[in-house]
Amino acid sequence: MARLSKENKATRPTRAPTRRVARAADRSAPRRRTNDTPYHHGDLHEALLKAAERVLERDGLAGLTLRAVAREAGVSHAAPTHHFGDLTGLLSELAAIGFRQFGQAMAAADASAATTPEKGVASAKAYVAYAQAHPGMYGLMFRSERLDHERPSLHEASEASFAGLTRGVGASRHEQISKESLSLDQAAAIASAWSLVHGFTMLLLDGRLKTILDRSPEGTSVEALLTAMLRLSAGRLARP
Amino acid sequence: MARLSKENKATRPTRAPTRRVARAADRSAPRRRTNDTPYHHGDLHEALLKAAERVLERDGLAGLTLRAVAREAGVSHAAPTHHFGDLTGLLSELAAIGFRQFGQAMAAADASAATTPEKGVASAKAYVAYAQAHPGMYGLMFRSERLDHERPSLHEASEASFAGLTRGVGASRHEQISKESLSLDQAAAIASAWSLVHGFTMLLLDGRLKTILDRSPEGTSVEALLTAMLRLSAGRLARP
DNA sequence: ACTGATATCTTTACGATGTAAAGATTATAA
DNA sequence: TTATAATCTTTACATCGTAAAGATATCAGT
Repeated sequence: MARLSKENKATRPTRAPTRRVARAADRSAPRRRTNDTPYHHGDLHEALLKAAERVLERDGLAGLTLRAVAREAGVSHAAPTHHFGDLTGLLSELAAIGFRQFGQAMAAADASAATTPEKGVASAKAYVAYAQAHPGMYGLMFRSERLDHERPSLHEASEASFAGLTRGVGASRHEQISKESLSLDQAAAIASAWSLVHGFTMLLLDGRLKTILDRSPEGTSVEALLTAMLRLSAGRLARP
Repeated sequence: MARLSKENKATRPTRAPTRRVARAADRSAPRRRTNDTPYHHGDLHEALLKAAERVLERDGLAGLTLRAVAREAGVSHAAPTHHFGDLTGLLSELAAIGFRQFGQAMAAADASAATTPEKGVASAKAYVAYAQAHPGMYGLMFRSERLDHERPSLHEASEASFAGLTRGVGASRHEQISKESLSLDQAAAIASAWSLVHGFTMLLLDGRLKTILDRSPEGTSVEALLTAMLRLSAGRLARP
């Protein structure tokens, strides 16, 4: 296992000015710059986001640190700062990407279903499926405390996926839902659909549904439980 | 035991001096031990948990660190280790306390309601109200990634609050729900109730319901939205 | 083409955190 | 009374986020 180079902890007393030269060993593992690794990366912004996604799905939210991402991308630990400002910046941009993927997955499910009620079920299943396929990303999007939802890219992406949800609920109710104002009934239908599927997903990712699945009939899968749940609440979205 | 070879860094043999200058480590709380602050605390275990709850509700999940809790309790930063092993230990014990408070709040609401359908609504409102009153605690219980759910105290407390939920759903369906096995319908009803109220709570605490509330009729409160939602799903828990 | 400005990336530094280990002090039991 | 265990403090260190200064490449204006 590659030893991660310990990161220099010099003592405070007045150090000799500059003259750094060679420094004896200087055996630091992390990316010694050579001629084939240019000083300027080219598109580090993009590379860092890709690296971050790899780290996230490999090591989870807890492993997603600025320094780990820099290591994964093969640059110095401070390089990300220049592109994202701080950790919140990087996480927010990555979450925005997640929301876009997420919104596309839901839209695709909606498009592939034939009838209106089927669209709702398909979207809900796509919602849960995305979270199961990208648990790290979903956790980042909905669990992380270090996101800046005011950031334009993130705000826009999450608003877009929310708009998709709103449209879906509107279709289920056979009515046009305005972007500006909602009736209490409409608001409740939207909140209900979102809460149900988001709550289910969070409980699932946290392993808390195991308690229920273990007591369910032999061989009941997550999908089966979700399907049964959606059937139970089938009438919930339809207009009275 | 003499202090022979106190630090044996097998990792980097070349580094000679190490220069220890006292470094004024952790002087943020210069708490000097005097005669009125005895070496042994008395019941530090309890005091640390109380301190932790204060820190949590004051500074949020991010501020809830081992060292912050030690500072709040007026002991050295390493004192908690002896009582809880590590951060996960402390957080898990605190979360267990939260689950007990939570379960009691729900039980009280259930008891104070007259009719069966009212009990369900009252419990759901108590659920959300607890989270609103103790957002830090709810976040710790359901959002923290550093809990050990296998810990007996936490496992027991969270199972107990889950059992309360199961009982409530059973009452709504006018049937006895076994601890051992559930029908698919029962499982779906439980998962549905929990998902709905948990999802609503998470979205609320994350500020994501604002988007909906802002578009709702003038003056729609969180409570009103929740009530409308519960009304919408009123038939969901009742047996077909 | 040259040159200064600017953007990009690296080094160095520092305070904060979790945790391990060893020392200090008090309680407890034999 | 004394040995042992329990409790708490000190010291040490790797890791993290972030700031600041240095190094290097790109670019605009002349």
